[in-house]
Amino acid sequence: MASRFNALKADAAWQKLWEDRRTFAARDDSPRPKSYVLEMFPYPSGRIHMGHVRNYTMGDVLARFRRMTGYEVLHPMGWDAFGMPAENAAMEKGVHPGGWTRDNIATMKAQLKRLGFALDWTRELATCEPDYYGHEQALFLHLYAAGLVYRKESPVNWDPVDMTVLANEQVIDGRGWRSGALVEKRKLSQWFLKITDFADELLDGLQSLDQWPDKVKLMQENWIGKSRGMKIRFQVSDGQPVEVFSTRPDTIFGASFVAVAADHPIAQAAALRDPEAQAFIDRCKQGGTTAAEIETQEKLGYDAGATATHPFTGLPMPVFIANFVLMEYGTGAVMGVPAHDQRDLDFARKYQLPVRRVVADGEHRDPLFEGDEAYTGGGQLVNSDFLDDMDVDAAKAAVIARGEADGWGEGTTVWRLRDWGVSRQRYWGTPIPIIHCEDCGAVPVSQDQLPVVLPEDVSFDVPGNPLDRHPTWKHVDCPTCGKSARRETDTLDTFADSSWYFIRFASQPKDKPFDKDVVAQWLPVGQYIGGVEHAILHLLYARFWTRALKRTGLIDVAEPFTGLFTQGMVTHETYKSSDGRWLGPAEVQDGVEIATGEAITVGRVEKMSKSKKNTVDPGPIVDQYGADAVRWFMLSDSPPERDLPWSEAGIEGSWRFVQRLWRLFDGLAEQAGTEGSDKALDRKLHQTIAGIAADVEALAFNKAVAKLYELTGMIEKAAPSASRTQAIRTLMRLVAPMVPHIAEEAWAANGGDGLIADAPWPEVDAALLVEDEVTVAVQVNGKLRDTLTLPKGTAREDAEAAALASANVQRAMEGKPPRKVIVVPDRLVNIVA
RNA sequence: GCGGACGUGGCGAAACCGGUAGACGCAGCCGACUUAAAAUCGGCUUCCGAACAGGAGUGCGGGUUCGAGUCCCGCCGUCCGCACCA
Repeated sequence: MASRFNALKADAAWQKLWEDRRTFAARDDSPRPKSYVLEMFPYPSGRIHMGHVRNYTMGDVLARFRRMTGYEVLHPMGWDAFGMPAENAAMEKGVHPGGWTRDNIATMKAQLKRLGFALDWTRELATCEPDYYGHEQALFLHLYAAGLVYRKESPVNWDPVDMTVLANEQVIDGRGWRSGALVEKRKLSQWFLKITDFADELLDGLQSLDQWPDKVKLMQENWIGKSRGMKIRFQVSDGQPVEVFSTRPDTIFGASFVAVAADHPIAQAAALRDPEAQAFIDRCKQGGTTAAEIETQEKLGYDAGATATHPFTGLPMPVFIANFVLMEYGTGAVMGVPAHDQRDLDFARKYQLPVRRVVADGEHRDPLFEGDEAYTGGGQLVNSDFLDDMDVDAAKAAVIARGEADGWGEGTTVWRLRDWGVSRQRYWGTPIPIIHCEDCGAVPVSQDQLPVVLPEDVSFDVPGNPLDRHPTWKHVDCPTCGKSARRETDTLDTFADSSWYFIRFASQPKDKPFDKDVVAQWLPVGQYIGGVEHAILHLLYARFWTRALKRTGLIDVAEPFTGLFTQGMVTHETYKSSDGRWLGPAEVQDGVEIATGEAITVGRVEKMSKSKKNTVDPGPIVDQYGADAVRWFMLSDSPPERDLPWSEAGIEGSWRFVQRLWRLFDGLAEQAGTEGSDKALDRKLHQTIAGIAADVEALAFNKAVAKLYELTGMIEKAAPSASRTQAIRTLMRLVAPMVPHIAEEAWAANGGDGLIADAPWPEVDAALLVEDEVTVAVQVNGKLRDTLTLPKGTAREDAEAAALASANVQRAMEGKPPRKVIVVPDRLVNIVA
């Protein structure tokens, strides 16, 4: 009688053995072809959550599968260990960010090991340690030397209570998310990385990424936001010319006003002489920036009291200060062409400005433009002097040519992408390796002084950046002139840390960030897996950083991630008590709140979150069901790119399947020596081998799982035979990437050679992939009436004859003669009567 | 507003190039084993229908085709991203 699979015992034993033998350590000098499988490394927030488990299980299956198919696999793990939560913990609990972070790493590492992931822990890294961020400082200085880093005054969100800069995401309704204080716009000197120098290549490079989701590529494309157009300078009645940016220079004869942003010099000048203009500007700045506010906000303008001169007609146009023009985009000024831009039309109707048609819409050619809907389509130019009868593109070119010849404008490209501001007034981050000297300015720390180590003796009892308050740390001598100087106390945005960690995984010498030749062996990452929330920032920064290192000669790869996969979230039902409190799964049983005995309401299935209390901690689940059952659940049912609803019933089902496998594996010895073959089972086995391989390569784990269920069911029902024995032995290897512990246990118990983790993927007998009999559907007028079992390759006439002979078919045809018969060989016969 | 994705049983889903819709799992129902329960095993499980008669059915309405979940046109809905981008 088969025993039960003791997951707890087996998990521990195999995990220890893999670790002792360094089974999953990647060898740089291996002769095998190399494969780099990477999941986005976690922030050490405290404990592993289900999202991590899902993410790392997917990567693990692929990594283990690649090993079995003959690759030397690099599958590393590390910690994105700098960031604000550590400082928040320091302020709330009085612990040191470093201690808090390192404790979390220890906890989470143990949790990851408990899941049996095939990770190369010899390459583990944490971005908060000097042996990582010191090399990052070296790379920063390398980019600085290459002219890709600069310093500039820039407006930031300043929280006056916490005395720190906040990221845009941390400003909620104009207030700091922690302090609740009204956030101020302050100008601070900030360090920037010149990502805009790479805008064109980052955009073009997307085209080569054919193993990335289109969605992510599109998001990056929109973020980079390339628009081609023209800068046009209009003479202004009193003062400097105003330069506008337009994507539609062809419509210039329809321009009837110029609008500038509230921060524009023209607006500022108007404010000096006109208090009402100042009042209007103040009103503009009050406006919120949330989606709803922008949606409802009225387009407002204030006549700046100046006029701009049209370059062709010489006619004057009013200049408005307008609340819808952004100083940050283009030139901070636009020309208004109401007939062919909706926003301009709204504005013109409101302030009774001329609206002149200059592009024919197919029906109308006259200058008079009626209605409140702008015509933004293409067509022939009209009412436009020398542009008349040209199409839009030709007219654009013509205006640009004239502007360039006459010196009042030029064709140009404007990007939405801004340079990357990397300064953070924070303690827990990579110190920016710069020294400020009164005489020499900003001076890079010399290479032999790296790393610039974060001091550990800091306090968090006062708001603000502890580095700035530290008694000694920032006082240093200028590396150039030796006079006393001041360290930069800002730290780097943590996105810098995650922009190159995948390179450091591939190669980690002590004396430099990485070795170019070793990196070349592993990069680019073949398959990168993580959440969509990183579709823009992290993935764009990592692409930029890689390209910057390539341009400056440190590496040879341009794109860091060949394949990208964005997995869905783990979700769970939500529960609310009768009085409207969120309840956790443990507080609920059979539709009733355990504590009160009152009925609960079951809400939507949502992303696991602490606020809705619908999280499930993987820790106790793994202890209860074993790592294999949890891994199996993570791969089952939902396609990996979609959300996966966690359920108690689901994990029970996975556990039952693990036990089913064990009954087959454990019973194998009893049938040793059984003779005879089972052709149908052989066929199913080989179809499954081929099918799983294809599914795993495509990351279609849910389909692979379904095929394994089918094969398992068929083996269970099959009579003992040599085929069945062979199928069970092969099944061990087929499930090994997904449920590695039980696979190792079964492999060892049945005399397998070495570790199953090192065993080769079973070979497919191609001859067994084809069936010799097929089921052919028989339709009459497109409706299914019968199915026939025919030898594969049956001739059309024979299939047709067999179909016509069917009693069901004859009944359906009601004695009518067949008018036409369509035969799709080995699939169907359709009789049109 | 712009851009994108997706709508299939009670639920998660599958269906490769237009060819038997609902594989596989969950939940449910019936049965076997058991003193009993659990575990396990067998069967059923899209809807209407007594039916292994027949009919309907992949968000809705049209179309192309011998044949449409799949292709085309028009709607409706859900989710995601961006957002006063000139």
